[in-house]
Amino acid sequence: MRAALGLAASYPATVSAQTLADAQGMPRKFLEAVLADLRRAGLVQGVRGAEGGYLLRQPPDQITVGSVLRAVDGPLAGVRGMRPEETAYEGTAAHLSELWVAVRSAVRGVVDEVTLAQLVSGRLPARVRKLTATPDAWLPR
Amino acid sequence: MRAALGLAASYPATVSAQTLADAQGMPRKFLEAVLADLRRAGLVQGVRGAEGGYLLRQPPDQITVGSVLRAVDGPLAGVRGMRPEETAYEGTAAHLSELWVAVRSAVRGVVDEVTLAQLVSGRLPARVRKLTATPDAWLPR
DNA sequence: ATCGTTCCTATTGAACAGGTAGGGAATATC
DNA sequence: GATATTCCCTACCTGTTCAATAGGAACGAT
Repeated sequence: MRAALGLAASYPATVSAQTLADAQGMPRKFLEAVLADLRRAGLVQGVRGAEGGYLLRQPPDQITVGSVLRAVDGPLAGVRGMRPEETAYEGTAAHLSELWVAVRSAVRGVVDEVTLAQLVSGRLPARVRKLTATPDAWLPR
Repeated sequence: MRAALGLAASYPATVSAQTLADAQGMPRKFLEAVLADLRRAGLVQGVRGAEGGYLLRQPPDQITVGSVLRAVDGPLAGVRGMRPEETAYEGTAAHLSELWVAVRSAVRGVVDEVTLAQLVSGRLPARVRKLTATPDAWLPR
């Protein structure tokens, strides 16, 4: 996410991995591995050579947080290695799949509605800001 | 979750680990490890001896899915080993913490609202059922 | 030709998930 | 009191993932 946000802030200019790494205080080589994931997912384009770097392939207001997370972490919600709708349970646990689907749906409601542009500017959608509004949301539990 | 649901369905009778394991098709020893977590969290009570077993310490309609998940998996939403509100980011990534808190809040909205009793009966709260209602919710993405 | 880049492959170390194994401690029933 | 049942404790194993490290080949602007 930090890599994607760095690129979003400079869009459409290219940014080198080194610059990005320095800005976020992380190893360049580690960042390169993440950027490779983003590139393979088609979110980012690499430009080789001096004055090269990386840039987003779409404007920051058209890339969702969800697509970034899926690019690097795979499917959002996994249950014992399976996707929620692939799970099946016996007897008293029969309705568990519905629960997992509901959880995934709730997560999607956040990450698929927030764009990189919104996150850089801090202007999150009203529905999302509502989730962070109650003081309870910031407390452990 | 399967262990908790098995106990909820038989509440307030005790159920042996072996019975529970057979019903859900999982190794008894593995199940015992899970039940130990639930016991240490105060959700479950063990009764030793012949005719012993495990039982919930509260009625199934007073135990939430969230408390079960936290008992065995620890905090619901972790970001690089930290809780969402403990994260801090530099520069363009500054607003990331709000995103993580929103995600956790969305998850809590499901797991802290659903009880074991509801899950056994399949009667999930309206707000939760709404999340599973759209056909999209059951599709990968 | 040279320098700054991306890009590829391989490796490490620590932590975790899921599962295995043996045996001690408690208790109901006979 | 013996016995069977069951919880409970400690330790171990194996594979996978996460985060990071390392070296160097391919590429492109100057």
